[in-house]
Amino acid sequence: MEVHGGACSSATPHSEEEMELRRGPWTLEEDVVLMNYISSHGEGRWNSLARCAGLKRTGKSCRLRWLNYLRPDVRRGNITPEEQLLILELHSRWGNRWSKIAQHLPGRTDNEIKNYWRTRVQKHAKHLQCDVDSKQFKDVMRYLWMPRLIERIRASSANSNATESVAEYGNLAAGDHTFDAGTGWSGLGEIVKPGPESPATTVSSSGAAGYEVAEKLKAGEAIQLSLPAQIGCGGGLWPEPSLPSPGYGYQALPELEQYWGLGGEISDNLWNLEDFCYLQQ
DNA sequence: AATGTGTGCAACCGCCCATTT
DNA sequence: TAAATGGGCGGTTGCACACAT
Repeated sequence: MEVHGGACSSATPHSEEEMELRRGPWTLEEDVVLMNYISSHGEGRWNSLARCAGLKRTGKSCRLRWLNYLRPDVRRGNITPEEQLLILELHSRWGNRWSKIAQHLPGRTDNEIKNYWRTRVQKHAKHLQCDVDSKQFKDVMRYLWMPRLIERIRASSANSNATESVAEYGNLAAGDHTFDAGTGWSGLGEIVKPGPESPATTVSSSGAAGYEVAEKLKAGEAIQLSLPAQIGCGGGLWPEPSLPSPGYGYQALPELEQYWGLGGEISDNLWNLEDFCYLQQ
């Protein structure tokens, strides 16, 4: 969408130097002005938009306010387990490419995802005394956190006697959706198994959980979630009916630590693993 | 009740790249 | 072709609120 028409001359009567620009939190009045202006003129050309709308804000500020807050399709509220799973998966592929990740979570902004990562994910890394970029923490995410999320998704689906959330995630991951066709969910269809540098390549990997697991959940299949081949207990079906809650991930932990060459410092801090799975309240 | 501390998130900053003049 | 401008991005900051002491 672009700014239409030429109602506002580019020859502004006030330069930014002489016009005192507002900063800080937006007021309700400013929000209304911005929304009204965009609804009738469209978005884009943010600097001139700010001038023409009579907002004493920078174009950047207007753009940010619109994209992150006022846009009608902005989705607010807690990040769902399905979204958490996607964020973990996509971040493992792309790193801090927040806007790229956000393209696959309709209604979520890059800012929101970035905030989620910094406040929640990095907090857990800190509790586990890992660096968020360390192999240890990435393995915790891949082999413990993501399976737990899948478990939660599955459980909530079963509890509600409806497959809606899982089906939604399955559709989302498989590209079977109706969101933005250009940049929406369908991109996830490109998800591939991890490369040869990953120890998980020797077996089915939850590194591709976002796609493979959703497909299997959708089909009601048991999930083949395997650990690195170096870890003895890899290759089992998950969740195994005989395993007590919380399931597979915890069982694998000592072997993961051995694999990492650690001596229990991770498990000593796993008291808060439950918190990995934030559920909507 | 007052104060301190931690947390979440909206907003800003600075850099970079693409487009326009 | 160079300079100016617009816009996108990741990183950072600061405020408001909740909770603890």
